Amino acid sequence: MTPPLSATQHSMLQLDNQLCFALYSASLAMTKVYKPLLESIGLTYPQYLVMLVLWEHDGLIVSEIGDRLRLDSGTLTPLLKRLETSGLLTRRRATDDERRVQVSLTDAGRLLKTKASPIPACILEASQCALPELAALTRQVQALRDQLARQ
Amino acid sequence: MTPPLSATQHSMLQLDNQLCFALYSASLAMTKVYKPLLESIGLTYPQYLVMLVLWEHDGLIVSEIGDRLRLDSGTLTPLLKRLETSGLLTRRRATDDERRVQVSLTDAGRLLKTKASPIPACILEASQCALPELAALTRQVQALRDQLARQ
DNA sequence: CCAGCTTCAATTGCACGCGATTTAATTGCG
DNA sequence: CGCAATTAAATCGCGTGCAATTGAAGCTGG
Repeated sequence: MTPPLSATQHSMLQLDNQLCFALYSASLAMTKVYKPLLESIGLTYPQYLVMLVLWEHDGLIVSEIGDRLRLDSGTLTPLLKRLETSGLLTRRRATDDERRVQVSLTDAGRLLKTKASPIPACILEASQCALPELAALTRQVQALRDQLARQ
Repeated sequence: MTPPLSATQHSMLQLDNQLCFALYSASLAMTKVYKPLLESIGLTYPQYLVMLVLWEHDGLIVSEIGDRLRLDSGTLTPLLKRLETSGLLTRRRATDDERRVQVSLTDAGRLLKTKASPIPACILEASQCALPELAALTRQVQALRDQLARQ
């Protein structure tokens, strides 16, 4: 026999009540919308995130990219190697501190920014949502994420 | 040289403005908060989602679980096999239609619901957020997800 | 100056997600 | 009835995420 749960516990176990699942499934749904757009420029979504970081600030070291994206070297190292193989960036040990690996865009990597520029508008269109609404939602989700990361 | 982008395009490419990244990173942050809680009952987060579905409705077939979680058989089949190996459920071809595989909880699987019952409250605590606020945010994220899934 | 601590990236192993294909079972249409 | 189309799950390959470990490099206190 299953021991009884309180009504509150039961309701909290309901899938639909769970923000967690909403975030999880929304994130996957978002990736699926990005997929065809990113395929046309030869990137995956996490690779696109790395390129966004580098387009804003070229020459970061691996851990700085990781700080911004909240990813570690176990994820980033193979991903960056694939982007290097694609010819979008180079990885070079820093001369002053050989533990660090500096990641720099190639010309092809910089040029890709132009090809990627229509993507955000496509996503906006797909969301069928007004910009101020999306901005407000973004801030709420960021606040939640930062609170969770504090645990 | 990088061709110039409009101010709007540039701002849309800014990482921080992107709801997409907020969802992506919030979902990963959520998983990290769940991890230690779920490790204590021997589940991963996607496995926990499957158990939530089965605790609400035992005996579903694989594709029905997939509909609820928006996951396909390529993800679910190996995941369900691992849960079967853990002794939490059984997988059996339906007798009336042998293409279908019915997933049923074992006693151990049903019992796990009790062990899992404190988890939602822990997550609520970690979010440091009032319930009505979370409920509102959940609805917004669900609405966005459903709109994106319509693409 | 050097032994131990810390930092950084790389590596390893495991569990997803998912597109694409395969295999098996059922359905539907002529 | 017979066979093509459809459906369901499994399989395969690839790219994440991440914990844990390794190894190299830099730092630091005695």
